[in-house]
Amino acid sequence: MFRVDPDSPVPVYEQLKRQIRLGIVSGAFPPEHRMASIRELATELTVNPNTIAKVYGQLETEGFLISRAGSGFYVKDCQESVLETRHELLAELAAEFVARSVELGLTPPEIQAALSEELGRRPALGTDK
Amino acid sequence: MFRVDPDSPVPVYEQLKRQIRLGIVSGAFPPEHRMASIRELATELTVNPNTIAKVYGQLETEGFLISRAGSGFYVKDCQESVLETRHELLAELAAEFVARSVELGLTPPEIQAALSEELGRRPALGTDK
DNA sequence: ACCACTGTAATAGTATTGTGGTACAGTAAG
DNA sequence: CTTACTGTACCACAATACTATTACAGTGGT
Repeated sequence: MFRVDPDSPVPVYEQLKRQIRLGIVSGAFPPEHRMASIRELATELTVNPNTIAKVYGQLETEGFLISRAGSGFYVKDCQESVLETRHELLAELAAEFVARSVELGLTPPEIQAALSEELGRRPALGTDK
Repeated sequence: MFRVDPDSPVPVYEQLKRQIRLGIVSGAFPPEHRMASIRELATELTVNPNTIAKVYGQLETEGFLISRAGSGFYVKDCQESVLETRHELLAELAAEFVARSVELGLTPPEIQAALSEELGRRPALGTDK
């Protein structure tokens, strides 16, 4: 189902978190879908249960999952909250991007241009689903 | 001259690197300007000479400084190379920004909008110098 | 009530990273 | 050639981040 590389410089929990998040927003995991249990997924990926718990916990904080004790983790159906959280995260990413670009002495038009170029470089998203 | 906070979560060498880079691109340190020596700056900021050496070394790799052994570090005058390096760094920042936004399930128009909003939020840059 | 499953919490080991201390080598001026 | 500066390289210590181990507590079906 998922793939993680223990030798990557980016930590395992981060790799997995991104994949799951992508699966949720792409619709692969619909609302109310029950995720694999912590131990199941830990066994499958050959990682520690604690690592999976960390991933699920953070995704719950971000509003993508909800924990039902004794039962499992489920994809959150309250899309309003998810949308709100996503835009908060987006604003943070944008702020950091701008801040670091400005530190390099780059101007707003240059920053806009770089973003447009990067977006144009990518294939269509959400049209192939 | 510079200010660093040892208790910040962002490492000292990173704080200092950003400040120096900003000083160079803003024109506060013109080309051929001789930077303070490693030991001078280390004493002034009460940090280890090794930390300053790390900063200067990385800024040299990025094309902002040049090392003249036995003499000191100087602001690089070859602005072409600096411009090129800056745009490479900008492209990397943009790529990471887009990648992480896409992982959140956000669409190109939303990403563009977030950037515009963030840029609009900032006061004029380079006009107050 | 029991039992097999679920998530949770506390703890410890390991690797990476940031920083400090010290000694080495090269340059420039007297 | 000596001297006082410059950057460079190597090693050690401390803090942090990541992951693993273990034990605990709550649910749900039988």
